[in-house]
Amino acid sequence: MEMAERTPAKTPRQGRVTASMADVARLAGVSSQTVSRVSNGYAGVNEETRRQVLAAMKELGYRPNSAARALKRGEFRTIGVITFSLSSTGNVRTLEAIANSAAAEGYAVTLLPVALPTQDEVRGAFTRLEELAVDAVIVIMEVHLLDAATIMLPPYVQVLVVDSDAGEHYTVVDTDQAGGSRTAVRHLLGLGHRTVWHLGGPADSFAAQRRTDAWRAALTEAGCTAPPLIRGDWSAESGYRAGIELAAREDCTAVFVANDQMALGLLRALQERGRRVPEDVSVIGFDDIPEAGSFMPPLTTVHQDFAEVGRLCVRAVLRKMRNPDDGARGTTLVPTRLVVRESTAPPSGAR
Amino acid sequence: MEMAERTPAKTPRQGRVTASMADVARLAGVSSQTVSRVSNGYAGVNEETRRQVLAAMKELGYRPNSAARALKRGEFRTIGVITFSLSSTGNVRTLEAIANSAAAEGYAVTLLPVALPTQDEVRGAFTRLEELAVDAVIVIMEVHLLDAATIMLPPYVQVLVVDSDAGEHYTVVDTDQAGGSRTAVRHLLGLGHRTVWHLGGPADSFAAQRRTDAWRAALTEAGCTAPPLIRGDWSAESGYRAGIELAAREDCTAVFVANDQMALGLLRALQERGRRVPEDVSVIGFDDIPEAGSFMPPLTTVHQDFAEVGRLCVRAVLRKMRNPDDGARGTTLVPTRLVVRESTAPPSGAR
DNA sequence: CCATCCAATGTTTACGTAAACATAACAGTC
DNA sequence: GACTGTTATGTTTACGTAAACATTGGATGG
Repeated sequence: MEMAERTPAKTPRQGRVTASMADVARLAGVSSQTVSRVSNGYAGVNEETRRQVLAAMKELGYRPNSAARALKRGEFRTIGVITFSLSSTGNVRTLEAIANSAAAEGYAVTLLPVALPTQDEVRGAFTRLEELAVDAVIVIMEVHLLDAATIMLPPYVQVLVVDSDAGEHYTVVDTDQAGGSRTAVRHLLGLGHRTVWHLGGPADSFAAQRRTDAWRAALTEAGCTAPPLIRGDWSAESGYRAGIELAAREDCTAVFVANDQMALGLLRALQERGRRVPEDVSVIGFDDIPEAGSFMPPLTTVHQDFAEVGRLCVRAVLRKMRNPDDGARGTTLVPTRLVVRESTAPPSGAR
Repeated sequence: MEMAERTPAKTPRQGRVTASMADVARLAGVSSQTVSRVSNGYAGVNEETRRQVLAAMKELGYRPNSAARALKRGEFRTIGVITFSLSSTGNVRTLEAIANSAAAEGYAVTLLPVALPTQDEVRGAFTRLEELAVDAVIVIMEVHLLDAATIMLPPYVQVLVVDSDAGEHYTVVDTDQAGGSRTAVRHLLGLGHRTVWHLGGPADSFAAQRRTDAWRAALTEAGCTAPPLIRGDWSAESGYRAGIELAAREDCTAVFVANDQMALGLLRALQERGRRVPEDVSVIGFDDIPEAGSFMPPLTTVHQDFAEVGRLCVRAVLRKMRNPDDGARGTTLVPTRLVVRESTAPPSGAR
């Protein structure tokens, strides 16, 4: 025999590690189609036959090959999630809820991390997506980073966006940023503060933008003058810097901070500089991270229901998948809830 | 098991939404094998031909079908990550690093959330895994939840565990919990404290267990008597409760807290009860979450390099995949680093 | 000028599954 | 007893890709 033993050079591939339907069928003495029926839980298989097939499966350690299954069915039962880093509480909680809801629907979630929030990076993620086995994509990201990339997407991949304002071109699910901000400002004004300062998030974030806009609008609506805007970058450190600045302003008695991390830094700065919270300055945050109740003092903040956002994402994207012609655009907003703790009080003058 | 409910009923599935290699081949006037070669970047394709194929691909919006590809190649280029909720900073950061490292190696990451840390839930996740398209699994979880479940895994799926002590049966990558704890205790003793109290994590966590053990060992080694152990559940709230308890003990001048969140709550309780930090009590945390530097006072803590843990996970699991016979067990430890901030100082008596 | 080689491309086949179609055995019905 | 339906099972085929093998048309060299 002259069959040269060919070594594949590399990729020492696995040889016959998995049992296929045919193997199970042979052992059980049935056709592979019957194995398929048992595997998929179809009715119309004799109980005795089913038992034999199941026994054979167990003996061989049969595991359906999901690649073949996906190829045959034309779907992967997988949703891709693109997100810029998992550093923000909100993204993580949303992702978690998405994964849980998806699992409940029999879908898996594949993570597509984007290292930097640049268009190049996002485009890279979508390019990787080309290779990936997903039926739909949920993007947790500012949409302006998205536009250049989505055009490369095959049309049957449904896209859904979180944390964005792209209601016209995409289906969007998000927290009601504006409503939450309005509630926060009104709460402070209701306590008797003359006006409310604002420590906003970075300029390139739409979420931050909407919170800032709503803050301004709520003040205007109440006939107050908006103090100058101060910006942070979501980090506690940037909140601290802002706090040092604000501590010097005697006229600042109430601050609406765009997230809880910055509020943490702000609290420290204020109190380091001798401004008591809430006696001298009231502070209100956004997100209601688990630690917010343990700040000093416990932080009054706007609670976001990330779990609900995730649930709605999955529901919406599955609906789109099942009804591709729907083409529904538009935004779904998830309401917020004000959690009043101890960082807000009437201004001392009002006592 | 009575299922009998046939779901399909109708499957209006997609008809020819995707262009296949054959379509591209037809348009470009070549064979589908040539398209395959271009698609996979093989050399030995005439430049002119390649251009035409690429043009045809673009025109048809061709996207390789990863199911077919996976079926042919026998691998999915996907790693599954099983984790109990994404509520802990550590898990999230590790996951993020895993996703990034995997992406760099051309692998995707599929998330398998486990709602509750019970054996049933974990077994459920592994059952779902049966359906899933993954080449390997990384488990971020206590291993005692794992044992009942892994036996169901097909042998060619490599398993790697984080946050566990299962070095004998699994490959484990983890932070050097013991080393970090020892450093923390020694730091406090070095400042002159007579002994160090400990607020530990929940009893069912091996990470917590190891931190507690190392705390006790370091005290013994230094000839100190270990005060009674206090336990929390990782949450800031539980840290607060522990803090109230400790504030009453005049003899408590130094506390090693098993994570930063609990330290946050502890700080609040101590100071609420008039115990100044660090003048009266020194506090040291574990993790070095981004906010730790903004606590009041900024928290001295043990920094964990989660990114490195993630990188090593991916590296180890890929190595196992490429060399299945290796069977390497054992633990890889990632060193920690003490970050000294302002929550630790010599005891007042030592001044 | 023919044998040889090589580069470029085409043809066949198999991966594992499941839909579609086919068959067989048997129970009612008239 | 021929006809119809039902249930349980088998056979064929196609999904899209890529490895293995086959073919073509020069160019090279003796």
